[in-house]
Order: sequence, then structure tokens, then C-alpha cells
Amino acid sequence: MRILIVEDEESIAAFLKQGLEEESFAVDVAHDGKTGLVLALTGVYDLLLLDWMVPGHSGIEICTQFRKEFKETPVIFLTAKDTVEETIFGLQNGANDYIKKPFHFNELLERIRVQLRPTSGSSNIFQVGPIKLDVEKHLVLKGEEEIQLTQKEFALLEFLLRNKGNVCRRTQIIESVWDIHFEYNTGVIDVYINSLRKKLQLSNEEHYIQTVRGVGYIAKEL
Amino acid sequence: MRILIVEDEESIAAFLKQGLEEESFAVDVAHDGKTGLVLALTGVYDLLLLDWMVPGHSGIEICTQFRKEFKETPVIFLTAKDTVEETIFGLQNGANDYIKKPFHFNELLERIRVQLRPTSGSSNIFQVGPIKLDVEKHLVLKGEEEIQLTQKEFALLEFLLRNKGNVCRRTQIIESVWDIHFEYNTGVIDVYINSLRKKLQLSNEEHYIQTVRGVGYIAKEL
DNA sequence: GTACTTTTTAAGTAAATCTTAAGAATTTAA
DNA sequence: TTAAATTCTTAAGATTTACTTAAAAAGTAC
Repeated sequence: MRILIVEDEESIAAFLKQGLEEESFAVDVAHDGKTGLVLALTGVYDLLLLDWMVPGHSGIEICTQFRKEFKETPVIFLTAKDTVEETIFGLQNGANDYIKKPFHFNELLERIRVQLRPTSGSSNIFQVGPIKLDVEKHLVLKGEEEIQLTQKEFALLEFLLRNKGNVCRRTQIIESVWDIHFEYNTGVIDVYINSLRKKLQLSNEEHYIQTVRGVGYIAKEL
Repeated sequence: MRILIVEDEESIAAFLKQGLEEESFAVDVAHDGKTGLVLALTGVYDLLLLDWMVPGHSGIEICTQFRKEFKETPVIFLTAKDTVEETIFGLQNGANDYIKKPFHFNELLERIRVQLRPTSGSSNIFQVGPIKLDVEKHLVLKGEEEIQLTQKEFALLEFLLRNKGNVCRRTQIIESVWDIHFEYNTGVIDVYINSLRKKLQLSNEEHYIQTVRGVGYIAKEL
């Protein structure tokens, strides 16, 4: 997934670039509107992050131009707090969403994901920390290394990653992964969690799969 | 998704109601501020659409009152006034967005969607002061910091927050949280209240969980 | 049918949570 | 001010829950 950031403030741009790259996006940055527009019109990007006001062309100009060429690609505006009214204008002119500065990075990430979800059919790659799971390819990596998982192990990990950041209750897991309803007494989940953690070689620091006692398990970033 | 409209102009209210219902929102309308506030404080709404000026209480008053109780629910202002000052004032007082009359319905819809997007799916978040409890995510925050609670601690805090502003009697608590009926003699509640206050690091000023001597406990804003 | 892999069951061990109880501190009432 | 009642705090023992391992059962491929 390729993202273009058009933002003149160096610090913000750098912060965003690093954060998004850690989430395994490919990120380009343009520090002025003119460069931004040129890059945007190459059409290689899956999403645009536009600062509302940048030197050269304004964000809204870039957005409008861009829309003429690429009708599907989502655009998110980064805007200062007091320009809400103008932002509405932005939305009318083809932006898909906007986010007020200052914002939490996770919020931005969430909005990016929302935008990318329907557009790309190939977005069923899930990730937590160094662990990647590709549903299509049925492949799990930890860093560069390929991890060999069985069906059930894979299904369980997929479920956890699909719900990354949310607690997966034992009943949810047993229903979704094992398709067992109305009843739960076995210790299967524990066994599989155990073998997952083993195969993924999760050290004590790398608690990407945490247990929530009395409830279930959760996959989350550290 | 439930939306409350507070708008005195019949025609506009009817227009909005019909339009939103066609988008499969459940819509209630209050034609004056007093009714609006009462309805808003029932807490069943996912979003508020407030006219800037309505008979009874003004929109800004309703918004402010509402914000004290429900910090998560988004509020959008409908206003004929277009001075920047008032907009900023409105946003500072807890509104999430604002739209100037006359507007295109689609524009409003877009604004509503933007507001509901991050919120959707998280309808059972309870809050008192800086303390947030998310039932779905099984997560408790104090400010930005995540607080690790055990099952019973979590259940107790949830019960207190669900009944925020109301005294929770010891018998109620022991019945709801511990499922013990007919008899109560243990000091379990005291122990758990204690550990809750400890884990939440409630200083002497932050008495969000107060004890009501001879009766029970209450979670309330300061 | 046999050899292999995967899945499930089961059981012992480890760890965290829950409960009890008792003394300290606080509030209320006389 | 003192006594009584209630709540707070702490710690240890009981209980629950999860972890780990191994072996049995169920699938798969040859």
C-alpha cells in the first residue's frame, strides 16, 4: 500500500512517514503543493494525505485535480482545528475524510484503514509487530522467516489478528475458529495458543498475544 | 444508530427526520430546548444534531450539559450564524462539528458519517472523569494510561459506572457483581473497592468513587 | 492398510485471582 | 470525649484459571 503525504511542516511529515512505515505502508512525502500534485498524478498511490494549507497549490487544489484523474483513490485531509467549515467544502470536492490536528496517530491509522478496506481486495494481510499473516497466500512470517502453521493454528492467529486491539473472548474464538456453539468446556484454545506462541517464538518481551484472564486473548502491539 | 434532532423550525426538522430515516437512522425530534435536553440526557443517542438557537435552552447549553454526561457521543451544530468566533466557541464547548444553514442534505449526511465512523461499534463505553471503561474491548483507561484490572475488579467498576450518579447499595452490588442473593456478611466489596481505588490511583481530590456510609458506593463526577 | 500429520483430550503443574479474616483507621452518635 | 459502628487495609489461604506436556483420536496421503 502506497501513501503520499503532502505536508510542508518537516516534523509532522517525518512523524507520519515513520509511523506509517512501521505499519508497513510505502510512504512518499512532498513538502510543497507543486511537487505533491506532480507525484499524486503519477497515480501510483493508494491513498493521499493532504495538508489543508501547503505552499504552492493548496490541498484542496491538489485534491480537485487528483479527483479528475483518479476517481476511486481515497483522500484524507489533515486540517487545523478551526477550519471545519472549509473542510466541509473539501469533502464536497472529493475528499473522503478529514482529521483535525492535533490528532492521535492511531486515529489516523484507523481512518486510513477504513478508507483502504473497501477499495482493495488484497488487503487481507494482517500484522502485529514483526508477525505478518497473508490470508490469500496462507503464509505467516515473523520478520523474514516463514512460520509453518497448521490449519487451526492459522485460523486462530487470523482471528486474533483480524480483531487486533480487541479482546477475543473464548466463546467468540470457539465459535469462529472451531464452529462450536452453545457449549464450551474443552481446553483446545489453551493448547493452540500455546503452540502458536511456541512456533512464533514469542519471547517474554514480545507479548503480542496476551491472555486476558477470565475472558480470552488479545493480539496487540507492544 | 439513533439520532436526536433539536430544531424548532418544523419544516427543517421534518425534512431532516425523513431524510435520515431513509438512511436507516432512528430519529427523534425535539422542538424546544427543554425537551431536547431531557431526551438527550436519556443517553440512548449515538449522535446529536442541535440547532444553534432554539426556544428554551440554546443549543450550546444543551451541548454543554450533554457533554458532562456523555463524553463520547458526537454533536453537530446546525446554525444560521456564520461568524468564526461563535463557531470556535461551539467547538470548544464540546461540539464535534458544525454546519451552516442552508446546507445540502448530502453534505450533512457526509458529516454525520464522518462522526459516526470511529464511534460505531463502541456503544458501551462508560466514563467518569478521566476514567474510561470499554466493555467490548475489556479495557480500562485513566487518561491515556491503560489500567490492568482483574475480572471482579472490572465487573465492579462496570457496575458502578453503569449506575453513575446513583448510589449503588451493597446488596445491589453483591447481587449484580457476585451473584450472591439472600445473604451478605463478607467484606469482599470493601476489599475490591480498595483495590480499585488503588489501581486507578485515585488521589484525595479525585474522589470519583465515593463511599456512602451505611448504604454503599457511588461513582460520580467531581 | 500403513505411516504420517493434525487435532483433541486429559492430567499435572504453575500462576493469578478471589475470599476470608483481623487489626487499623475513620466516621457517627451518644 | 468516648464508645460503637462502619469502612479501610493488609496478608495469607483457598480457589479458580491458564500453561504445558504427553498421549489418544481423527484425518490424510501414499
